[in-house]
Amino acid sequence: MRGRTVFYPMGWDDNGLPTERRVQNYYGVRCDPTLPPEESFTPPHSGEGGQSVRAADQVPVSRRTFIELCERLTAEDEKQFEALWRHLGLSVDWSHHYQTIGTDAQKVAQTAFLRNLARGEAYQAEAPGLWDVTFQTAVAQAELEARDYAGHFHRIAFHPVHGGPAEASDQSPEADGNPIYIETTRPELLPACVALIAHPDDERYQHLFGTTVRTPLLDVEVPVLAHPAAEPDKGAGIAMCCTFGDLTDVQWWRELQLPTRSIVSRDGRLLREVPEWITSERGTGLYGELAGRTAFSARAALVDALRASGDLDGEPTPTMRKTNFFEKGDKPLEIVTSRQWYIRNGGRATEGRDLRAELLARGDELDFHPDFMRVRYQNWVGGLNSDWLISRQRFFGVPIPVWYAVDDQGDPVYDRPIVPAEQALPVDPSSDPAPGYSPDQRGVPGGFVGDPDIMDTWATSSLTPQIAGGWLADPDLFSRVFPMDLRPQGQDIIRTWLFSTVVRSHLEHGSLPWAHAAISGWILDPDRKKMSKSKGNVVTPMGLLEEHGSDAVRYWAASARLGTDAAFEVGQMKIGRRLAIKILNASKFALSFSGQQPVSLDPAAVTEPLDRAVLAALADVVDAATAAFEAYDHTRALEVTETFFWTFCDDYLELVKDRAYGAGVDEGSSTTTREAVTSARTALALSFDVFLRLFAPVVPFATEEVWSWWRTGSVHRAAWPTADALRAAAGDADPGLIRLAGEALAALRKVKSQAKVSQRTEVLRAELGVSAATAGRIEAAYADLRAAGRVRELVLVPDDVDTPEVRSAELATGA
RNA sequence: GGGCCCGUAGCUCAGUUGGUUAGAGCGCCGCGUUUACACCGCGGAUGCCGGGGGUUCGAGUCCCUCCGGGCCCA
Repeated sequence: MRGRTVFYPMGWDDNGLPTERRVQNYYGVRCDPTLPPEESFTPPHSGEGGQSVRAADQVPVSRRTFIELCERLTAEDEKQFEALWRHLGLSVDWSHHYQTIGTDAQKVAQTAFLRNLARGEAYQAEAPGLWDVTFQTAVAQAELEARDYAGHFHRIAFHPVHGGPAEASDQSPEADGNPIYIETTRPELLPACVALIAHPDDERYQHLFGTTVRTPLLDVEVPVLAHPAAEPDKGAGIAMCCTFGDLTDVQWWRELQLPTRSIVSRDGRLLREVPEWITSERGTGLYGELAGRTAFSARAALVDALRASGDLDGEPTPTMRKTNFFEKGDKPLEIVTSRQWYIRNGGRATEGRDLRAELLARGDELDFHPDFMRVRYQNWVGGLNSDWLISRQRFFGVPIPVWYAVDDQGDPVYDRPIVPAEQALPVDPSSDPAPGYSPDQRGVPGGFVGDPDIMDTWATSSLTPQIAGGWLADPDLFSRVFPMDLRPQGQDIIRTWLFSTVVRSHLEHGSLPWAHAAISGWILDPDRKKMSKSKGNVVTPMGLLEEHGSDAVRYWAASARLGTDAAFEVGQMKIGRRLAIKILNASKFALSFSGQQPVSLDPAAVTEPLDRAVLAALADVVDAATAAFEAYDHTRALEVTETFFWTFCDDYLELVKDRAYGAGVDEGSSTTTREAVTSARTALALSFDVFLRLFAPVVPFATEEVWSWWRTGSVHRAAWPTADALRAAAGDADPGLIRLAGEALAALRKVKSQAKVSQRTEVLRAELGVSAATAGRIEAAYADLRAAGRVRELVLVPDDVDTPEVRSAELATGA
């Protein structure tokens, strides 16, 4: 409507864990990548009722079959989504739609990754990282969610070591002197303890720094160390550092160069073999009882043992603490050491480059709407403490496009990955052989193995401007659409989608991916709670669209300003529906006077003061609505248009109704001329020509319907109205006359309303008190006022009033 | 503990750079079947602008503080 062609693609972020989980439930299967591909496979289950299929009852299928089922279901789901968005009337260009699992997206994601790798921006590292034991995959910092989690503080005794290690194992703990007590919520990690740590300024522990203590029951000697991250007022003020209980443990481990003594395996159970660092007889015996148990069950067993040995001081006391969860998971995250792929994002220092500062500068460069959302970006980038972990030990996603040579001992050589040529992309290292190798060399000494991991879905969706804009496939298109103008998205994914897209664009193109970011809030349920499947308060859109109509649902949605949450409100939808119907009815009236003749839009035909005044007032509305849209304030744009539209219908339309009908013209009335009739009809048509365009973005269906009655083409491709044309037609008209005349009409209505008679009742004579300043102006609408009020004799009396008031009125009686 | 947003009529929210008696819609009360519209119209009532303090001739608006709610990060 502003004379530009908009590039508006739609994409489905179909790859990733949510799809996998949905496929597991929908078909009752789970992926077991060790299985060979099935010849043919019929899922045991098909349909939404799959929630009842317990994880243990899901049928294991091969990776290939599992991915095929994912593709089948996403294709189905995406048909539904497209139908929904079309029903809603989104002006998406469907010829540009894409999927993050699609071939083009895979090619883009793998190409961008390999270029990151070549520039040293992608790397792999064996490091402790967040691990979800349910999904058995690594997760990134951005996917963390801190939740309240109930636990118990256990007060546990550690024993000073006075002599050498040889002496220790012979001596009973009680003989060691005063024990040191720590408090922990995770006693089962005791076998992974590598140190006790207190704050360097903590007076209570000064004498212990540099000494050695022995873990109870397990008899492992660990140092007592000082570190500022220890919190003196938390628990006993001295903590046991385990590898790894939480992210502070990782920090201590790294900064104090502590040994790695991991005991939690990837399935969340304690290692099945006794760790080498546990050597005492009772230590190995106790660990044997814990081996293979879940963290939960190991905790109970260990606490029993501590209680029995007297190393548990008092009973565990309940506590509520924040624990890190995977946002899609329901068990606390463990920290597991594994080999993973990372992309630099400023979270860790980089030699010779301050990437964090560069990305903060990009945040300053980006126009956020509303502006305060920029703070979320700044806080997130400033608080990053690791690079971006992109590898996932899952199945439905873009494969990491590398292979590893296998040495003579049969071990993969990880530090020199084999990469494909860009022209060969996309590749699947799990089925494609490495370049220069034959398929039968897979997994054998002297051969190769494919990297089994896939990329996290954000590693692909962070490239949506490149995918949609034809980065690799259509350089001409890409040069015209990139960097893009606008990213519309929700406030909850600033740290993921927005930030990661900025990272990729900055690394690959040295620019922002877009100039503006429009950040929306959430739809909340009627009680202003976040909708979630587990709470069962989710409202899906299609039913709403069918019940209330798309225009009505859009009207409600448009009432939410950027950056603010909106409660789900059926009432607002009903008002939207009423507005759409009002537009239809009022248009029908305004456009009904020309018979078979084309509706006149000749501005010169608007001659009556009231008609010119309505165009002048409408010009102000156009200015206000345009300015609001330009400031990303669609709600205000709608509000100013809607408010004036109701005034227009209730007052102006009623005032000119008789004149537009041509009442009195045929009888040769002295007050109603043919020119005056044409003036009203033309002003009505000109007004609706503008109203329809102003409402088109929010109420697309009703406006398009009316447009089809008297115009060609689509209102959505019509030019946005300008105030200039209206002002030219209005001339020197008084835009305030609409309000004044409306107030005078209201005064006449009030008399009838208070007399409890019909508004059609004729008034034989009325005296209307008006302020001296406005008397002359109201005079300009005198005839219309008389007609609309059904007043036979109307006398304007100068009076000391703000708004017109009826001084006396004589109502006709009877009919 | 740090940061951000919010607290205005019964409900949902507007209130522009501080400036006359604080607004809208819904709901509520009363009324009217009127030929664009009963999926309608007309009229009416409704507020310690979260509390307290300060700046100012003047504060819903600026500053401080407290209380309450939400989100993000520790």
